[in-house]
Amino acid sequence: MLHVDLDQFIAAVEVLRRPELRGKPVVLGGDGDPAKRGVVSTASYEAREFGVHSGLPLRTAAKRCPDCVFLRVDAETYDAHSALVMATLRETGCPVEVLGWDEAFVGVETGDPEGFARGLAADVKAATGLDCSVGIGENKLQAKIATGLGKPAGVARLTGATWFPVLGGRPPDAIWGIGAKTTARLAALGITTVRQLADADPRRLAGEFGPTTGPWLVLLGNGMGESAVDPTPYVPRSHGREVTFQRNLADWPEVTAQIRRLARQVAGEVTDRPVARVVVKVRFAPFITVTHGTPVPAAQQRPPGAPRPAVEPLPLAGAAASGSATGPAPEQWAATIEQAAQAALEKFTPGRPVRLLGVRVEFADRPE
DNA sequence: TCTGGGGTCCTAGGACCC
DNA sequence: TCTGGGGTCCTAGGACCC
Repeated sequence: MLHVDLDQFIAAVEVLRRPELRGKPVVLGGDGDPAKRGVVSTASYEAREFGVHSGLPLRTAAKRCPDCVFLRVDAETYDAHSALVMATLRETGCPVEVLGWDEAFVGVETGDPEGFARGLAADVKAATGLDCSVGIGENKLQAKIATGLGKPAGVARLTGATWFPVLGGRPPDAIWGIGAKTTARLAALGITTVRQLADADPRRLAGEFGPTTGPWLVLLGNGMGESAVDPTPYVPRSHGREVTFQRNLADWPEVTAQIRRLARQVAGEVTDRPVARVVVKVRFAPFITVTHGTPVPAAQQRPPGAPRPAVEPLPLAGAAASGSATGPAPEQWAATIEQAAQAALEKFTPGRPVRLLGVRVEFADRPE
């Protein structure tokens, strides 16, 4: 199993199209204005020298590094570069499983995985000008963690034999899938290292974390994990939009208007898949997040561009025959999503100022 | 110096049914 | 007048990742 991860991906793409940025501290995040609410998406290695890293508030980044170049995140450009990287990986003929803009698993049978990995990195560099690191493992977990050991622009390998020598003494959050919260809960049980997690009793952790998650954590501690690459195209389960306001919204009519706007935006972006549910997210000041959802009635689930079903649903009694082969008109579809969002919004208790609003649709045709 | 925006998956608890 | 046990489905929230 190989894991390919582009180095400082979106900062590297910006340097490609603006070569004068090479060698400078570059910070990507928000709309590029470090005085606004927002966090760092990616910092170049030069910017990291100043203590700027992903997730840091932009205002803090500007204080730590006043001379950093701040740029807005330009998703369309990164989409295009990402597609070129993934196409390059697929040219090997190996199965490729895309994880995001800048990561993929590649499955390969070879007697020389390091050599193959170096070749892969060279191919990506030649095709795109971008550096990547490659991790090698017996499964996805080992490969993913190995990549971090090889950065930047290197190749590293983890195996069942090297897992504990390398990771045994590290805290559990060194493992992909274990974060700060789980690490804190494990510490409360006296488990503070990967080695201790591996040696823990799965039944004890089942009591603490649930029958599935508990034993799964022990497997992770032992470096075990999925080893099949899924090359099938990614099919989204949901799609949404959210905004954090520069100043909190104090009055509810403004909240209602913003939810209507977001719902219409999402409806316009979802043109060919049925929607089962619309979920509204409200983040109240200071940082309290609440979500509520409403189902979209079956009779209204077909968006304007959706293919005509093999068997037409029975028309409602008294409803005028629409004669449409492709579902309701865009305006009618937008109204459907907007009304569902408004219904979800009515489940909230207005009161505190609102910091963030979001609208998300969950698709009715989710696989499995 | 308050803490983005895009997602996925799992769990707990309530509703409901037999 | 009080109250079982199993099962499923839906919803909200938590945790995590890039």
